[in-house]
Formats: sequence, C-alpha cells, structure tokens
Amino acid sequence: MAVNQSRAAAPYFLKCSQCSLRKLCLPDSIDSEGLAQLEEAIEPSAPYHDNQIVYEAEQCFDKIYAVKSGMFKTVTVDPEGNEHIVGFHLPGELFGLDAIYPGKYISTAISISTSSLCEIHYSDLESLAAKLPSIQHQLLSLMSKEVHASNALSMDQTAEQKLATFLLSLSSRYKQRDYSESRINLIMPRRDIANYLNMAPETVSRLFKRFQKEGILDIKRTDLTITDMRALTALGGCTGAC
Amino acid sequence: MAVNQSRAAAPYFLKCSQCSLRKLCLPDSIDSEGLAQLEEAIEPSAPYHDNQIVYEAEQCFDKIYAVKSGMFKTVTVDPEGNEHIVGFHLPGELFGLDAIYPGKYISTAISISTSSLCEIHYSDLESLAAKLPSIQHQLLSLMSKEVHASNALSMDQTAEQKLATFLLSLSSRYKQRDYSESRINLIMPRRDIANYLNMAPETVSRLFKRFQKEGILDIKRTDLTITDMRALTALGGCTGAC
DNA sequence: CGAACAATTGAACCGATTCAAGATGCGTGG
DNA sequence: CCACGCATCTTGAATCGGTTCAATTGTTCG
Repeated sequence: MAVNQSRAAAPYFLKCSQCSLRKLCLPDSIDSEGLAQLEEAIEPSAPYHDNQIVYEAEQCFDKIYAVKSGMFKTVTVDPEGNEHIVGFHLPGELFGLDAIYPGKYISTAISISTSSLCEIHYSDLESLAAKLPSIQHQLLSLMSKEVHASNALSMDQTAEQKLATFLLSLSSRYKQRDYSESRINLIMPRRDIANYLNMAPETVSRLFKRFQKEGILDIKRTDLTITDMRALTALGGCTGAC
Repeated sequence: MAVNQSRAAAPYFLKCSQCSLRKLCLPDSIDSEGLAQLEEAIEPSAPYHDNQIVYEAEQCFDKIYAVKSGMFKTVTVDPEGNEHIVGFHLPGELFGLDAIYPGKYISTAISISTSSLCEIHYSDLESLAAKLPSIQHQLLSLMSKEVHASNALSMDQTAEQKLATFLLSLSSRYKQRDYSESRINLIMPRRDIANYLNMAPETVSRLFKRFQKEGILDIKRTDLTITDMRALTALGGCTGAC
C-alpha cells in the first residue's frame, strides 16, 4: 500500500511556509528576517495528478521546485526519441537546478503520482542567497550533492550493484525525511526503474526475484520491504561518495 | 607533439591575475573593485610535474583550483581498491567544487603532465560571491554545468558513442579556450581514457583503429587529429545537454 | 468479465570484457 | 648509436553479463 503516500500528507508538508525550500536557511540561520523573506518568495502550487507535466525541456528557466508530497521524475529525450530518466524526486527534495547553466530546462519534469509542490523564482532565490550567506552555502552544497549523485551513477557497476545502490539511495533519502527506511513504496513502474539505471526491465525483474530468494528483501508489486539492510549494503558496494 | 602544451604556455595564462578564476567575474561584471578583490584572493601555485598529487580524497576541503596549463585528473578509489577517474581538467577549468557538500575532497587530484594551477580559498570565494552577484551566478552556473557533464556520462551508450562524445568534449573544451579543436594532444594513457569511460583499454584501442579506418580521425600515440568532425558528431549522438 | 497494459520467465543473441600473446615505443646504460 | 628491458599499446579468440525477442502470467480498470 501507499506507505509513503500517507506520510507525505503529514502536517509538516501541509503549509508551504514549512516546505523543504525553507530548509535552505537551515541548519544555522537565525536570521528570522531572511527566513520571512524566503517564505514570502515561496509559492505553493496546485496539486498534480499522475503523469502531469511540471515543465518541459527547452522551456525557459525561471523557477525551481520543491516536492511536498508524492513523487516526480525528470526525463530527457535524445535525438532518436529515446527517453531517459535523469532522476526521481522525493518529498523534501528540489529539482530544476540543472537548468541554471543553460538558462532553460534540459529535462521534462513529470508527476509520478498524486503530488504537490512549492515553487520559487530562481531570480528571487539568487538575490536571497546574496543577502543570506547560509542560503548561498546551502544552495552550493545542494548542487555539489547533485554532482555526487550523478557521478555515482556513472560508475561502472553490475546490474546487481546498481539496483542495490538505487534501493539504498531511496531508503536513506526517505529516512532522512522521517519516513520508514525499510518499507518503501515503489510507485514508479519497473520500466522507469530500469530506464533510470540503464538496464532492461527484464533484468530488474530477475534481480528483484533473486534478491527475494536470497532473503534480502520482500517485494510485491509496489510494496517493497528491505529485510536485510546489511546484505543489501554489501551488494551496493560504494553507496555514497565513493 | 605537444600541441596544446605549447599553447598552454601562452601569455594569457602566465599571470595569475589573468587565470581562469578571474573568469568567474565575467562575462558581465564591470565591478572593477570586486575584480581586484578576486585577484587578491587568487594565488598561483608551484608548478607540478607528471603524476603529482594536488589533494587527496578525505582531506579537509579548503581550496578550489583552476588549471593554468597542462592537465589534471580527479580519481576516486572504491572499497575494493579500484580506481575510477571522475574527470580530466583542462586549462581554464576549475576542479575541487564537488567537495563543497561533504566538506572534504571525495577524489584525489593528480597532475597528468607538467602543469600549473591557481588556488583560491573556498571561504574567500563564498564571501566574494555574496558581495558580487555575477560571481555567485557564475559559480552556480558552473556547478550546474558539472551536473550535466556527469549526467551525459551516465547515459546508456555504446563504447563507440562514449568515445566519440569524449573526443568531442575535449575538442569543444579546447576550442573554447582558443586551442585547436581538431588537433588534440591526448597526454593521458589509453588506460585512463578507458577507465574514465568505463571500458577496457582494449576496446579503446580497437575503436581508435576503426575510427581511423573510417577516416574520422588520425591518431598516432598521443597525437590526435580529427579529420571528419561531422562524422564524429554523428557517432556521438547527443553530445551536450541531451 | 474482458481488454489493455505491466511484469515475469525462458532461450537465443550480441557487445564488450577477459585472457593471452605479440608489437611498438621509450628510457637507460653499455 | 645501438641493444636491452620495461611499459604501453595492439591484436586475436574465448567467455560472460545483460539485452532482445517471444510467450505467459498477472493486474488494473472501464
């Protein structure tokens, strides 16, 4: 069932003033004036249903987004028309930052389930960052983090390692937002997981089966329970920075 | 011969005040006072010989670096002791930015040939960025660019596509710095190219041979000449953002 | 219930790696 | 200046992980 879904509706994310964008001020900001300015700049968006577009590739870059609930994916389309999923975005995470350099979105952002967002104009965020060092630092830090995530994915790994690392990543990201780290709702289809990890859906299926046989996890459709975190970590190898 | 090497010694890079870090102010800064402050913060480093370490993984993060001449590589080592090359850094490029988030270097930076650097303390850069919006923007823009580069590498591609894209990347990066875009000095060993692209050195060798047979390029040891840029671009597919 | 789509499973296939050998280039010392 | 030795690069043949193709089962929803 919708394990995370239900948590996503928790009070914490209900008011935009408390959405994850506010965390840009944290952990060290005591500047309440700046905090107020930040909250002023943040706008809640209308709720999204399944498979709705937030922005499209090539579109002019103006805002960045924070996930309040549900899940989003960002996808690129190469000249031959093949889609490639660049990332999944969980509650509490930002997306759209990769558009800063070209000044236009390079990917298309799409909701995966019933979801909600907060938005902020990037120009507002930049001027706030100039005023508040902690925001500037958090922003740069976040970008740095994204570089790591991308680098980790580009490492040469077996399909087994990639899937293990992917699950561990989801687990730790949910944990960080106070969701369960062992029970995860994989709302995205297998096809999307496979696409993101650059493998065939069949391979994902076979691996899930093997992991289950080995007692590492328990999966039924979208409902995943990690039963042996230690074993999964061992498979993943270099989980984080590496 | 050392095609790029000789260019690297051109006057433009001789004085640190004109090294690539200064470009953080560009293209739009007219704030000469800020420019002076930036130049103040930048320090030239002693020259590096082949295979010397700039910083090591796990070391505390304090400075970022700009390549003045030569070439550097950043490498990570996974738990099993396998090295992985994260990037090559050409004259005019920065490295060390991925250390912002963890607050420590996650890779080891090593000179590939006789090379030189400029350094800047990251704390100085952050405070300058807070004062000068153009620097802040350039910095964020650069980070955004790095995300793209990593994402491009993590795309599912054949060995052929990856090598073509790699060569095109080198070409365009050299071109951007006013070096030749068609004649490139591949000072790094085949082993390193292969490692960076996640393939076996043998595959790199075979591909170079094929590219040569197809009249796309002319390579002898480290001396590469791209003879058919159009064909190479076609092979590369989604070169840039994708 | 039945149609449409998603996930699973099995068998053939292919790209790239691995292993093993040979060729080439390069620095060193005679 | 040539001969030697070491390291890198190249080349060929066997192997393997993962994909592709094809068929089956399972799930969702009108």
